Order: sequence, then structure tokens, then C-alpha cells
Amino acid sequence: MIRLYNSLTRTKEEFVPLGDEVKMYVCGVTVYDDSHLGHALSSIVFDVLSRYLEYRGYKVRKVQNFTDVDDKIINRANEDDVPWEEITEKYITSFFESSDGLNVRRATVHPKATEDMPEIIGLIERLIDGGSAYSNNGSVYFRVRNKADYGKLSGQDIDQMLEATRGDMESGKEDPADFALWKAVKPAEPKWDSPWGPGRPGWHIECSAMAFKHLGEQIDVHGGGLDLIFPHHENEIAQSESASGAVPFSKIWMHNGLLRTTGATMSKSLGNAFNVNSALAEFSSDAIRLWILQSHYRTNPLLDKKLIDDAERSMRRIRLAVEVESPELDESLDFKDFERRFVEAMDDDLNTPKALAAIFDLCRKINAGRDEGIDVSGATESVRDLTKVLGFTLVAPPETAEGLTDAEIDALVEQRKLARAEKRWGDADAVRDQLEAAGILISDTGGETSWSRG
RNA sequence: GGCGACGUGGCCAAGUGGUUUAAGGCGGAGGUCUGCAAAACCUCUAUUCGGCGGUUCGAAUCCGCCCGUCGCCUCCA
Repeated sequence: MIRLYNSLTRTKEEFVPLGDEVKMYVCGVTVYDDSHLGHALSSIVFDVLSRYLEYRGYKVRKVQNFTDVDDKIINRANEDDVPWEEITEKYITSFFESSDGLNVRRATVHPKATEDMPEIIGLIERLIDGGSAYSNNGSVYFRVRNKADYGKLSGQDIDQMLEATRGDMESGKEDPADFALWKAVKPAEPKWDSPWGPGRPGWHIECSAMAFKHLGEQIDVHGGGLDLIFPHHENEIAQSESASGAVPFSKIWMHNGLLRTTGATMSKSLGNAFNVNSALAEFSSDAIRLWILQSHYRTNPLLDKKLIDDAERSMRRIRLAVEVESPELDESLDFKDFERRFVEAMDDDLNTPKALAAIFDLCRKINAGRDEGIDVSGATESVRDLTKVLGFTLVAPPETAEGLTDAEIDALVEQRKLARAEKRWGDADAVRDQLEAAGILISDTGGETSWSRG
């Protein structure tokens, strides 16, 4: 039985999908810049969720949107002095590059707000017809006070929130708490025709419209970062439930924690590694995923290069254990217990740190089993299966070339071999030092000498 | 002011009433291997869970107070 923490009820609940296919919506990114590791965290968490659900036999239909019309995009386009479509196209490409690099599987559908404009407008019309929204001067607003349980996700009270509200109240609203569904066009901004005149959708409505279109009016899981709870998800709930009458809009609301840094010094030293593509140039996707999955998804993982480095070393343990070869014998390593532990941990609100502990323990058993000469092939296969659920590739990170060609290295290794054979240790060590200086590691195992870059 | 999260070994991080005198990873120490190393593997590495009280036969786990860190309150994964 899979149990997941529902932000809406603030408890772990048994996961029971509405239909044969799990309907999952994950808030994607606003495409005005490269993805950073915070986006990676969210992508990875929900990638693991979908992988695990499939591992447990569910069919999953996952939708992750692109917000491709938004103030930040318009600002960016103005700054760079290019059409806004160029910005969104560029960063959608960048997003997929990052996701692919992190071994995050593509969602079933990646809709864009601009491509679902008829659905967005249709949904707004429904809300107006139902009395939940009103138009004024070419804009449309959602009537928050019309929804009795508004604030149920964030636990906020409208009036208390308004007290703390900063900034000016947009003119045209009946109530300061109301939010825009449709924004009347302003000069030099993208616009679409609508029954209320040219304009563009507000931020929240697109997700409701796209979820309705691509999944249906009631879904199983809605995910995103903790920072989206208010106002974004609160408003999505208000719109969706007011329009469809289907309550709750999503059975389970899942929110991943946000990255934490150790302070100003830290983020400075991180430099551009905060950007996913830069991080991928420095670390393997496996290391980045392990660094993230070693914390529970609802906590706030510490962003620290050292920790990703540690994860890189940890991954090696798994990678090497999986490569252990063994004879096929009657006596084989029993790995079922470890798989059971893995499943138990994952069933409990995706407890990946605990699931990983089972995998690491199994790896140790594999190594010990190899030394004892028992058959570990089933166990290594099991590690492959389980790590796949977590999205690990188990591919060694690309080794950095350091100027020397393979032939040159081979020649030096040969020199050293000769020196060693003649017990000229000083000469042999000198060659080894030379190679190490060039980033080549030498290893004498079982009478054989091998080398590797990095 | 409101809503909420968190404080576990040198670092990261599970565990939320007894099977835990606290998983797992990194680091460290010892060992195997080696000419010596490196790498790899094996073993060990918190009688203790921010502080002080309380509830209980029993608490890291529940309650109260205190100290500290952090997120959100209409830009945000």
C-alpha cells in the first residue's frame, strides 16, 4: 500500500487512483531563464514518483506544463531586445537539455499555455457564467469570496492575508483578494483575442485549463514546489473546483521542499553551478540525483558542492557492486529482503533515503558474496532494477582528458612496468607521479597494471 | 501580525512511543591487497537525539516553556 503525504489534509493518505491510469500534473517552469538546481529537485522528485508508481504496476499519465506567457518573459524579451517567442523557445530547449541530462523522463504531455488558449478562455467563460468571475475593462477576475473554502490548502484566512498584503491594489477588482484570470492587453505585450477583448491569461488559470484538457476535471496527484502552495495552487483549486464542481480538484497535493544554502559565502562559491547545465558539466546526473534523493523530498536539501561530490563517491560503490561478476551456483545471495525494504520505504511517502539504505546494504552483501564465491548475479540485477526506479544511469561520469594521448600513456605505463620488473622503484614511482600529475591514476591489481583518467 | 517547517555523530541524513543502548552515505581509524602506494573491498566509528521541565512502566519520538535556524503571506520548483 502506497501512502503519500497530502498537503491538503496534512496527513499521509493511502494512494488510491481514481481510474486505471494515474493522472498526475506537475507544475513546470516559466521559461525565461535556464533551470536551476531547485527546478531539478522538483523534476527529479516527481520523476521518481512516476517511475515508482510504474514499478508498482500503475499506468501513469503525467503532464508538466510550460508557462510561456508571463511578465518575466516579457521583461526578458525587452532586456534582450528579441521577440518573446524567441525567449520561450530558447529556454524550453534549455529545459529539455537539463531534464535529459538529469535522466528525467519526459512527461506524457508538455503543454504550453500559449497552445491551449481556447481552453483557457473557455474555462474563464465557465467561471463567469457560474458567477465565480467577472470582467471589468477587458480584464477578468476571480471572485475569491465566492469560494467558501478558499484558503484550505495554505491554511490562510483571506482577511488576515490582506492585512499583510503589500503593494497596490489593482484597480478593477471588486475585492483586493481577487486575482486576475485574464489581463487586458498593454502596449507591446503579447495578446490573444477573447470575449473581453485582447489580452493574456493570468498565471494560475493556465494550469487548471491544461489539467482539465490533458487529464480531466479531477486528477490524482498535483505536484510542485512548496513555494507554489500560495497563491498558485490555492488559486488553481479555487478556479478548478468552482468551474467543475468536482471536489477535490486533485486528490493529493504533493509539495517538494526548497533548496537551502549555507549562506552568502556558499552561494557565491557555488557560482554558476546553481544552473543545472553547469552542474551537469561538473557532476554526473547520478551524483546530482543521489545528493537530492538522500534527503526526503519534503525537507530542504542543503545545496553544497561538497555534498554533490560526496554523492559522486557514493555512486561509485553502487556502480562497482553492480559490475561484480559471479559464477552461477546453487548457493546464491538472497536479495528479496532488500527489495522488500526498498518497497516498504518507497511506499511510505517516497522515503528515498531509507530506500537507498537498503540498496547500499545490498551492495555490501554483493561484495561480501563475491569474496565468498557465491552467486550474486540475481542481486546485481536487483540493484539495477531498484536504482532504475530512482533514475540512476549507473554510467561512470565522463573522464576528463588531460593532454596525454592514450598511446603516450601506454608508453609511460610500459616504462614503469619495466622499471618495476627490474625493481627500480624510484624510476617506477617517478613515472607514476608524472602520470598522476596529468590526472591519470595507476592501479596495480592482481599483477596487472591498469590506468584511468581522472 | 498570520500560516508553516526545522534543530539527530566531524559533515549530510533516516527514524516520530518499546524489536533502535538511533538506518544509510561522506569523512576518519584499523585491516586485506601492494615493492610502496592508489583504487577497491572488509571491520570499527553517537549509551545519545538544541536546552529545561512534564506525561508514561517506557520518549529522539507526546505536552509545555525557552534558545536557535528557515520558508511562505499574490514574482518563485
